[in-house]
Amino acid sequence: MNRKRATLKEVATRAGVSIATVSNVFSGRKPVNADLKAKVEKAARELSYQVDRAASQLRSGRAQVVGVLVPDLDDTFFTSLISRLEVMARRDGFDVIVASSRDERELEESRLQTLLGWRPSGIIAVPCSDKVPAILKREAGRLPMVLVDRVIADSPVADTVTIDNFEAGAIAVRHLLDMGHAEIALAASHLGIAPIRDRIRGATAAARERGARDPVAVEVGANAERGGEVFSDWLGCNPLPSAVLALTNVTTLAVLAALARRRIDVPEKVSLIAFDDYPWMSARKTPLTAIRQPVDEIAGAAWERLKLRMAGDASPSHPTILHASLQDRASVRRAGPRITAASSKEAAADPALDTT
Amino acid sequence: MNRKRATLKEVATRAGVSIATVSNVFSGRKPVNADLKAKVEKAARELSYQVDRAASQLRSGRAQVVGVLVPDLDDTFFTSLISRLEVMARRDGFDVIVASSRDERELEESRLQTLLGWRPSGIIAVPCSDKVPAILKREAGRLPMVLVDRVIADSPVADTVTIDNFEAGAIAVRHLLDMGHAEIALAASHLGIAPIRDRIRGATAAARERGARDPVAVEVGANAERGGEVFSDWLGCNPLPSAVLALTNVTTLAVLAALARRRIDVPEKVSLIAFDDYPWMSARKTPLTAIRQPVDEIAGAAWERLKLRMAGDASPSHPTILHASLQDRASVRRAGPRITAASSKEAAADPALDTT
DNA sequence: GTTTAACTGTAAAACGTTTAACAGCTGCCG
DNA sequence: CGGCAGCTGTTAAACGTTTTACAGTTAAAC
Repeated sequence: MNRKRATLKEVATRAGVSIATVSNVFSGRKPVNADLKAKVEKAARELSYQVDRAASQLRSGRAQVVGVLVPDLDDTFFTSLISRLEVMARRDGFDVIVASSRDERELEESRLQTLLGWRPSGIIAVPCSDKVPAILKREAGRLPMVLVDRVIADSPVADTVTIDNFEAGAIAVRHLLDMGHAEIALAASHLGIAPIRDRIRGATAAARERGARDPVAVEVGANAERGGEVFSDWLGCNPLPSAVLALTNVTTLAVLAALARRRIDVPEKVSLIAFDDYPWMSARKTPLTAIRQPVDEIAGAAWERLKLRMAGDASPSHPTILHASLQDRASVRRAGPRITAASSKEAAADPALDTT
Repeated sequence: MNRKRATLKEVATRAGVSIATVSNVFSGRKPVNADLKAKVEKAARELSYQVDRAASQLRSGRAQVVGVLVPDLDDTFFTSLISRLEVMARRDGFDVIVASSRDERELEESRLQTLLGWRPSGIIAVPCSDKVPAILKREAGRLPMVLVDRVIADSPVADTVTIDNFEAGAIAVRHLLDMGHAEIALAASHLGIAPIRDRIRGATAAARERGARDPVAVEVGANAERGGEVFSDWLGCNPLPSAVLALTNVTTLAVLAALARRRIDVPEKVSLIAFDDYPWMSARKTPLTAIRQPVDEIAGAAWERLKLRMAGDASPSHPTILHASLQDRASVRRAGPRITAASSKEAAADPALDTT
């Protein structure tokens, strides 16, 4: 067995043709006679030849790689994104290089920098803050890129794919209000992150719209375990809200952990709306009512956008905004009359008159 | 802003040196005078130069990439593996190309094939069955590779990193027996997968060792949702076991879903041991007792092995076997007297005499 | 029967690096 | 003061592809 790897040249001599012909057989750029083609393929098989992507890329300038940068490879939301992107990229002949910024801006820059060394055809990035990384700003316009999730939707530098986070927060709070919950706590990861802020704004707006008290946001961080402690501490120092809305899947975990530790039952003592929708949320005695982000659609939209750009589309940058939806399950209990603007103003109006 | 990317040559002319010098500044292969170096670095910065990995790799033959192949990017076990590998690879200057075989042997071969096109420095693979993929067999010896998890530990073709799955199954069942559970069901994903078979063998052996009935294995597949239905159906046709041992994190989900649907309480009606250990398993009113795989160690061992091989180590292939451990929490209830060989034989011997 | 066009195949020049070989310059030893 | 070693920098030749320009062959068109 050969130590070294077969090259075009070796295949060519073995098949008795020029290297250009072999190249044509593999790239399909020019047609080649059927039996020559057969001979080449046979030779290639015998040598178990595989085209060298580095050489190919160097010469052609085309890369067939996309870089995918996410803040955290332990967060299911991001890995499910990657999972779907990998399938689509693969389908279209691209390989995926993953990089994690681990939520550090510095690491993010450095990972992006090395990603660029690949001269990738495109980049899909979930920035770790809502500031677009400097490197991407610099590359905007010459490198196809799509920004996902942690981003202001009308960022002028690149295409974006996000959900309507304001609406997501509002939907959740309206549901809680409908079920009669007036004291709402929000479990946020970090207030510095745009989608989180938007979800909070949406939640707050929905509450005000009905004249309910502003929800109170608790910042618990992006780690489930530590977040659990933080939220548990918060529960210790504050009156128990009637409902909690978790703003990410990790904060959902944090809330659940804190509630379990303090033996506060869901939904008997407190109602809960989870964020994102993963199997573990339904596989419980009390399946969690959740705000589902359409991960498939997000990934799909990001990939389609990137493909367009990679195909040369140079139109102005385009924001895609998708919609989260409420999965109504069992973790929100009916706590009293529906809270409507009327009922909260007039205190005892019949809430049944107001339909959604 | 320049359309094209800066090259070594441009940096060289701008800094007034030869391209070789610039190369030396970046690779550090040969020392270069301090102020020249400064000039080069300045020029590079101004052009925002970044070395082209394709060119570099083509010329040097060194790749600085490792391929990572897993069966499923939606399975937390694999993504947490990837997460850790990415950190270590990055630390050592390697980039990671991920590929998912989606549990299909054909896709696996094709993904590996394209991975090879990168001429990677090494490959870490979790095969989708316990048969080593043909391509890897062919490459064994010339391409550094480490096989993880789904693999027979003494596979002679490559280094392996696994846990002692037999032991893992045994530990779990012994715990169940200690707690007085005699009818044990095993929720397996696929019987065709080596680690699963080993876990079952271990579980069975532990039961026999104490003269208890053989656990019965239920094959529920690798998808949580469908698995839940399968297991629920099984529950419908069979007497309720006293305890269930799930053999993967996904089957844990399946079991939980089925139990929830049938309103069977854990641990009141049935005890449960989960496999793997993820935040959602503890964030419940009844935190799950679990068999924890040491993911950090697995990833660490795989990477260290690969580094060794990439550094040229050509010693015979080496199996690393790590150990799972029982995380005792609340999902296993005491069901009766401890089941020991004596008690099961003599039916009424005092189990309290037998200590662990 | 010559000209054109269409088709297939080939030779050779890139692509942006790394690196072996070499050249110039010090300073030091004999 | 010649020669030699030790630095530091440069020249130029790879690396394995893709691709342009061109050559040869055959078929169609006039």
